Amino acid sequence: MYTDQVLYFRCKTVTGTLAQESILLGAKNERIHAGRKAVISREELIDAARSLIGPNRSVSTLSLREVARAAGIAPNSFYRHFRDMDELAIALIDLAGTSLRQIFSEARQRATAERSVVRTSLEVFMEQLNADERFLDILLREGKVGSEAFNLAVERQLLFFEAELKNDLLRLEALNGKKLFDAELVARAITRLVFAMGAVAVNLPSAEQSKLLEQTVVMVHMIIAGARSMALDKT
Amino acid sequence: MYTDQVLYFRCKTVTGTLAQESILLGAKNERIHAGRKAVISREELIDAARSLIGPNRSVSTLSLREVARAAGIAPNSFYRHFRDMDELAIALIDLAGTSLRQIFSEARQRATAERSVVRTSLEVFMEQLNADERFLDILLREGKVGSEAFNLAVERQLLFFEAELKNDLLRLEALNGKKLFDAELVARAITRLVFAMGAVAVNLPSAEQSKLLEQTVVMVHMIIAGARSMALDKT
DNA sequence: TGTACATCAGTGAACGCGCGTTCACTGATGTAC
DNA sequence: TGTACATCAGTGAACGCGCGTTCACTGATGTAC
Repeated sequence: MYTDQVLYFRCKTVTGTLAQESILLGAKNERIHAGRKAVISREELIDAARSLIGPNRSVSTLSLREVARAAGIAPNSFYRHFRDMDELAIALIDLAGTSLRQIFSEARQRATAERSVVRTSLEVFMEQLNADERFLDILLREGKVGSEAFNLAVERQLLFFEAELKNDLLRLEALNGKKLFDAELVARAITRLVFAMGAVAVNLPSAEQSKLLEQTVVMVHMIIAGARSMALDKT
Repeated sequence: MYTDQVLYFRCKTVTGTLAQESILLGAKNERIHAGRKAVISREELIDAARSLIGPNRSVSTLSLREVARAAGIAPNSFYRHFRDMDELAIALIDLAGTSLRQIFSEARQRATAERSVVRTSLEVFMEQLNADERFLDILLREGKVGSEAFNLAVERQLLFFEAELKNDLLRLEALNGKKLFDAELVARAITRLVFAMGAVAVNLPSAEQSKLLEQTVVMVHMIIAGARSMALDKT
């Protein structure tokens, strides 16, 4: 009895660990199929999971059976597409991060003056809070919960955000003929702060969200102003 | 059955030694008891829950049965003390917030110069990340998960932090003869940013934590420097 | 072209598990007299 | 003081549930010839 239990949990842990190492959507779908084609795809399962995420549901609270139910397949069919829920969750986190970065990148491309960049980006951010795609929700919610693999997946996406923001900051400051003290740190502070404020805003009514948006705009300007003045002090 | 017995006795002795003074006094214990006295207290149950929280366990992932097991009581005895796990979790969050604010308040009292206040506070913060009490872990982890009531409880504690930090900022800036643009917003930005950075640090090795500590110190100085320069611009 | 075969996505039934919750109970403690 | 009684924290057994996972299977699709 006891041994059975140990074995059971051991197996679970092993598959969990393997899931950490698995990377993305690709592998399975790129494989050549000799036999029957899938009538449901990994993407459809991911969509099913997304449809279940809501104000009080994070990816890590979803059960395999729930997702299968939402996708209209038998629970055991799930295993044809993902090793376990962790693997799906990580694929979903990566998808969310990739999609969001593209959205922000486009937003920043449209704006050129520094002030409008901050504001435009943050407006896009707040828009995404309420978007049907729920990509931002996913990143905000999974950051602190679930397996270590989840946290790593979210952290990786945030690092991408930081890197892209840093590049844009350098570009814009060069454009304005100003200097920042430490663009990397500035990008990091802004990213983390905006996500933290976003996490607060996510469940609030629209009016409160606007207030938080205004606060966040000022905060970001504070950080940039501070980095500029610290750059001057150094010179 | 045999295993259960062993677990029972082991946990009982463990919680016996773990038993410590708790700040939080539940309404239930203040009630006048006409009959038998409790042989286990709300505080012991909270302690049991705390002992279960670890790198990969947040309060909201604990089951009622787990906590009862750790406390050495039968699952149904749990109901003599709390309506459900949510009630325990919220008591725990409040306890964590209250304890932490006291710790920070003491740390800030000790320091007077502004620079050392930032550094001292953040060092205390990082210390708490690794403290056995796990108070900070609790606040960092429960912020984005679990019921709406959880989020509200954490949010309430963060608002307390902001308010106290704002007071200290005003006090210190008066001392230094400087002005901040918007002390409330500064306090908020610092609080949220520090907690966000803390959430990143919480599972990292000590060397990485030190690096994050240094980054955070600079970030906080950036915000303060920015708020000062924006105050000057306004004048 | 038709036929035999291989592939494998999806299935239904079953499993053992830990869970929250309920019930009627026990018996130690405190109280009234 | 002793005795009868009330209170109620803690209990053991039981419940129904949803869960992850397994198994042997079915049958549609694609392929070889």
